[in-house]
Amino acid sequence: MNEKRKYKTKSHAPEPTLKRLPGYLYFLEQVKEEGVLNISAPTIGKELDLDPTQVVKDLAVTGVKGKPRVGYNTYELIHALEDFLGFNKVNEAFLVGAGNLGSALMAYQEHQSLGLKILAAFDVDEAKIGQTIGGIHILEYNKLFHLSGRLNVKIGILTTPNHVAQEVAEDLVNCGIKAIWNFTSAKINLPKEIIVQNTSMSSYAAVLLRRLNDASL
Amino acid sequence: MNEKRKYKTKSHAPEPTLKRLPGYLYFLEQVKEEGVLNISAPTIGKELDLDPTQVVKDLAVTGVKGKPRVGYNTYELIHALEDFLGFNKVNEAFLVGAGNLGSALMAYQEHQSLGLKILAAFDVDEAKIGQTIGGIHILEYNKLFHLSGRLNVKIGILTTPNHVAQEVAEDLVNCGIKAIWNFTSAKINLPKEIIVQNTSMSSYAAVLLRRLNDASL
DNA sequence: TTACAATAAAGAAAATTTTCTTTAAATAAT
DNA sequence: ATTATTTAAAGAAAATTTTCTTTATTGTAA
Repeated sequence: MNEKRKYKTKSHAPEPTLKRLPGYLYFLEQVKEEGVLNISAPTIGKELDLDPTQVVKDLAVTGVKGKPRVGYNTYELIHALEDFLGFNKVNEAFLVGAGNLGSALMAYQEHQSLGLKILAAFDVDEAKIGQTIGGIHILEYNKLFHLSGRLNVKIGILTTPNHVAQEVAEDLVNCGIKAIWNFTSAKINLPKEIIVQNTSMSSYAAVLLRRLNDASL
Repeated sequence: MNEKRKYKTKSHAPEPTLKRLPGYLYFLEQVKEEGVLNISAPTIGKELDLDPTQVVKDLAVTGVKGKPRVGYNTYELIHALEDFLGFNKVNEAFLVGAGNLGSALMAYQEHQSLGLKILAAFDVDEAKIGQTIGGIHILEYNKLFHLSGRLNVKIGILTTPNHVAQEVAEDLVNCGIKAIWNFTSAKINLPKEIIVQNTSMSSYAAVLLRRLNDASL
């Protein structure tokens, strides 16, 4: 593997920066459609409501160089971002828990733009097994162990009920999963080399509701 | 309005703290089930993998007081958190865009634990109008304007395609919406008094994929 | 009662992230 | 050519958040 990168990227980008990068990418894809060949950090900043220096620093992690008075090459920047984020390669994943949220993620087409490919979904519910959502088959949970032996899948999407999250997460790790995208409210404890990305709706609800409450005093 | 609060809460809690609060709440509800009447910050921190001082500072925003050598009263803390976050009252919301993600959010029962009540969903797709998902009716988009006149809904959940996000957001604001939970990738520009909570899946994917990439060097 | 240990609370320090400032490079206009 | 202006890049400062220290309080045990 060890493929050579086009640009000298930052080894460790700060998390706030990483979270902003997809926003740049989406915006840049839009302006590219409009035929914009070059774009400056101040222009991007104005559109996305970000400090121009922040934009420069954020984009610097990808290794692309901008030219004074011209800005960045739109095309180059898009590719550098996709490359840096890994959106332009196929990131295979398993999904466990085909409930409401799980089904939605399966049907959600935009995952493709993230290079995320859910190979299969697993559930223990007889009623769900055998169904296909968004072209993804729902298999019996036990098949996970068998299937993971043949496929080298690194990402597990966890959309189970909270009370089985820890157990399932451990199973996933035993199946060779290196990163878990955790949509449950449960805190899962795993060996520290396993990447756990918590994505709890309630965190967002908390910020939203609190800010709404703060505002109406 | 202006109801009296039980505890003297922090006027402005930092966002990272707000995002952690639901995690405490979920954990505390679990230990309460187990009959734990008091719990200390170090104990919570050990379970949730957080610095004990961090826990103390986070919980302090709710105004609850803990006792040395005893910790916090579980019951009191749960209620203070729910109260602070607004999870224990009914927060009415409209949802626009009953696609994959929108449907999932409608069916997603856990919103109830956040006190979030989606009164109605709106879409322009004839095929969807009239349907009911998770007990929520999908109405014709234009009905939004009519319905919002009678109901004093403050929260709008935006799950439309990206290219109509801005337009719909403006409509929502014109309908009296004060806070928008934006699940699209689009940056929406609204008057600054409107609260916009961006919740883009791709931000999380970015962090996850990048960390996975970093790890396998 | 008195000492001791655990822990919340308050404050200080450190680390991180964002914003500000300066410098240098590139283009356009004179 | 020369000058002026825009802008990326690098560095400094400010703000925010997290971690570390200290203090004071409470319960437990000698």
